[in-house]
Amino acid sequence: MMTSSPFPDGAQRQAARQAKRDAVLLAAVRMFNARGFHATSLDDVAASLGISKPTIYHYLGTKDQVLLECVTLGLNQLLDAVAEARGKPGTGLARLRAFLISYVQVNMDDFGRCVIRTGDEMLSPESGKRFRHLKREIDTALRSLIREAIADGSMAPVDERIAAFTFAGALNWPARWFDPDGPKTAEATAEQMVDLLLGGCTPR
Amino acid sequence: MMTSSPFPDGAQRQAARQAKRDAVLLAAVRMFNARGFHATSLDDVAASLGISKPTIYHYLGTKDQVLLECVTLGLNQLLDAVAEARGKPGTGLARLRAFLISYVQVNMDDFGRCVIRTGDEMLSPESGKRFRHLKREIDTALRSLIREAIADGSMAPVDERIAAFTFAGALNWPARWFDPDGPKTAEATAEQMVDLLLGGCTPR
DNA sequence: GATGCAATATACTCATGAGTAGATAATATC
DNA sequence: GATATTATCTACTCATGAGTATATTGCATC
Repeated sequence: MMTSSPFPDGAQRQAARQAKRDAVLLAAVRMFNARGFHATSLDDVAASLGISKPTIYHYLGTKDQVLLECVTLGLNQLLDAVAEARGKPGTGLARLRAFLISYVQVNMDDFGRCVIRTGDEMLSPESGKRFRHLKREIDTALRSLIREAIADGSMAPVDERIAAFTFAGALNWPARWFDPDGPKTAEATAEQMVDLLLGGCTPR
Repeated sequence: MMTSSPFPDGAQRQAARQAKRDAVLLAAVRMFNARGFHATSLDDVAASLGISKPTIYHYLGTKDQVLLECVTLGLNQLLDAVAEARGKPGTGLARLRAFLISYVQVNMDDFGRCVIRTGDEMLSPESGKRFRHLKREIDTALRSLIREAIADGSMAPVDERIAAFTFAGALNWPARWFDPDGPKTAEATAEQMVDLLLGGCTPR
């Protein structure tokens, strides 16, 4: 690591700015998740960082923009998970399984949690539109992974729409109950849930 | 049906009062579900019924009490479903299946939807406590139904906690997406979801 | 060393919406 | 018929919290 001079150059200043922006965003999303969006004021967020409200406006803009940024980050993590699963070898079911496992894990994390806990009515009409659009992308990707698994015979021919909603619902829920400080790791929990979901529970 | 006299007796007045109370509650829960609790003012609810805000206070009390009443109704429907499933004959799995099917259907309806869409942070501390208590009862019942199904061998020996969360999550989600005016009935959708959940989707 | 932009603060404005006070009418009870 | 109770309204109060106007400091560039 380079010792940074007390006279930062452009790139360093840029990076510092970005770091501050990120810190504000993280503080905000954590508070939104802990107390709920409406029960969190920007003054609270600012206070938790020892700064003032206008500073948040300086880095991120209105409360609506802050929330949109949070959910966008979460949804981008999901999009990345789609791409990664798509790149994997193996049957359609194996790829679906890989995606679902990443999906739960994102939902257990700060920004993914926020995606689940945010209803579109909390955002302004325009941001809500953007939010719904991104969510639709994920849903479409999930459905096509299901379709492909059925097509190559690695998955039983179930109703694609119902399966997508059922899987998504089950795997969204940890956003509400999973405790990162609990005994089981996120990964182990994720795998157990996905295997139950795909395998069912009728005795063999 | 008896023709009601223009001079109602005590019982009739009591019934009329109850009917008004119910109407207010229904209007409120529908609006909460459509726009979100925070985006709904009691003035809006009152206006939708052609009455004024103090009338709502007369029948139901504060906004917090209105919401608590809504979720309590929803949770009581779930408690009824538990009792009904418990009374059924058949294997543990059959009883579990019966409960899960009722469970989804409640979640597709006005008050059940509200239970799902309400986070405990939306209620006052005391009401939140009551809310969590009732939810815990349902969770406990679900877990014991699972435990019993495993005990009598009709269900594979899965982790009870994980299964409860997975099932509940999957079956809570319709509160967000199910459209009662859509093509498929609530009952058919419910059965499809539950069968997928219990049976899994690996090819046979 | 003047001028401008970046970062931050203090101290406002202003809308919203929960909850209440108090009036009024109608109905019930004595 | 006098008096209490129920149902309802209009018209407030008051707290909260989003968003802004404006001041200050400091670095950056010319």
